[in-house]
Amino acid sequence: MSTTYKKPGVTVDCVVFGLDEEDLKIILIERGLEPFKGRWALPGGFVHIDESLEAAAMRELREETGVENVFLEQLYTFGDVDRDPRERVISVAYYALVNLSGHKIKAATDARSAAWFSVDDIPKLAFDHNRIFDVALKRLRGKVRYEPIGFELLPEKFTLGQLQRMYEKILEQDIDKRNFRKKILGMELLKELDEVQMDVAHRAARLYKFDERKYRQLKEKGFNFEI
Amino acid sequence: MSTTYKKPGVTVDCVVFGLDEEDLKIILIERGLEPFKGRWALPGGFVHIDESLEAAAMRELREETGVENVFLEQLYTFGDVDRDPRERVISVAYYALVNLSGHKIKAATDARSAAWFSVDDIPKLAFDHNRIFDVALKRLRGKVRYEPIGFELLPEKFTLGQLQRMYEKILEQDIDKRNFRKKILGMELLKELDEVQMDVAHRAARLYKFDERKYRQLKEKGFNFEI
DNA sequence: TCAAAAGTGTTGAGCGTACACCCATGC
DNA sequence: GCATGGGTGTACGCTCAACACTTTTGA
Repeated sequence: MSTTYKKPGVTVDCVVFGLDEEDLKIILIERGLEPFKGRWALPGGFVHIDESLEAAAMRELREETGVENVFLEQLYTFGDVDRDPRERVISVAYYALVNLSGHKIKAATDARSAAWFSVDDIPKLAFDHNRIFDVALKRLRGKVRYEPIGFELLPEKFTLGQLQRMYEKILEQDIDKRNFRKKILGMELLKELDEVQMDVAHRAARLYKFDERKYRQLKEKGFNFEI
Repeated sequence: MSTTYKKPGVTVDCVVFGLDEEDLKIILIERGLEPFKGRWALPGGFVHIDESLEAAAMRELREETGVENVFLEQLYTFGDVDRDPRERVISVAYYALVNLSGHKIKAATDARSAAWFSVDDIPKLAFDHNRIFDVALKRLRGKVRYEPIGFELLPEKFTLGQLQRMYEKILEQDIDKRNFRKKILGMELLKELDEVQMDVAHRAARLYKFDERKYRQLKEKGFNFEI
């Protein structure tokens, strides 16, 4: 049955988002081979016959960027007939959220170079990767409002100021400080720590942790996170 | 490069939702071949080498159920290594919304039989199709709240009562009639027609149409649909 | 002492929610 | 005339949005 059909190739591609003090960024890889040799591209590659799609995405991420143990979620599957000039290739795209201060710009393990690019300044990419990136950014902007995934972009311990700036950068809008703090603290999803920031040239802010366990409890009871 | 890897098979599977006076339903197909011969399954099949994923989903829908020209959206891609007992197969799942009164229960064009099943009464399906169905139902329940996709389940001209019952069936909760009407009419997305229901054993209700054009205009201005 | 960010409450407006009765039609 | 769904308004509580000054710390 299936052997009577020519099979398409299957790849995974990853849009890895990171946040620093300036910008929301993604990781790009410089291609060392044709097609699109020298062009920037999303990290990714072919799915092995004995690994799941998510395992393939994690493997490519580790091999090409050194990124490991991060939030990873399937984005969309791109299957236009001519998206790869060589042959028919279907790409299952994933997006990842990493804490950029924890994952400093790492070189790829092979010869290709990896770098962080601001989402406002993405060059022309290989294949249909610009489109994949657009879908990923749109998904992040939509999802960050009603699921507490934004915490994945911050260090484990963070200040309310960092949290607010994270939302301001992703959503590209200013947020009122007092209203934001009232709302986020009112959800009771943050554990207030007995620690404050160190080495800052102004009043040190209190540190908080996201309470994953409590979120799951509330969610089961019908609570909906919303910014 | 890619030729050094064994390729997985790629299929599409479709969860086709329809609504009638009783229930939210999906179409299932009785399998005529091994594996899972005689078991019910989602309509679907292998993606041809020269057709896009969406085209494959539309073709399978037409061939197996006679359904055409309906709302169709990609759901998720299922790629566990052992989801097909024969060989490695990756399935790109889609979900469709059809107006059940317009698409009466059609037999499949080939020997296999197709039938509507209430979502509350889905049998044990072939492959991982129960899981695909679960994801589809969850997606529909989530998405119907903040995108006006529910109209796809109704005839072009519908009453406010039909619209409300559609939401009540999908969301499995009662809605206050006066508040619902106030809210939905307040959005100004419905065109009130100069027509009323025919042949009903009670006061005939006014008919409305969803104003697709107006929705797109409002959406561009930042309007968010929400039930 | 200056710069830079942290921290903190109140008010008004708009929105969501709860709630009960009369109307029109076919049988 | 009865059964069935269609159609309608108000009042209350809560949430959201707007808004400015004092505190702490390091340089």
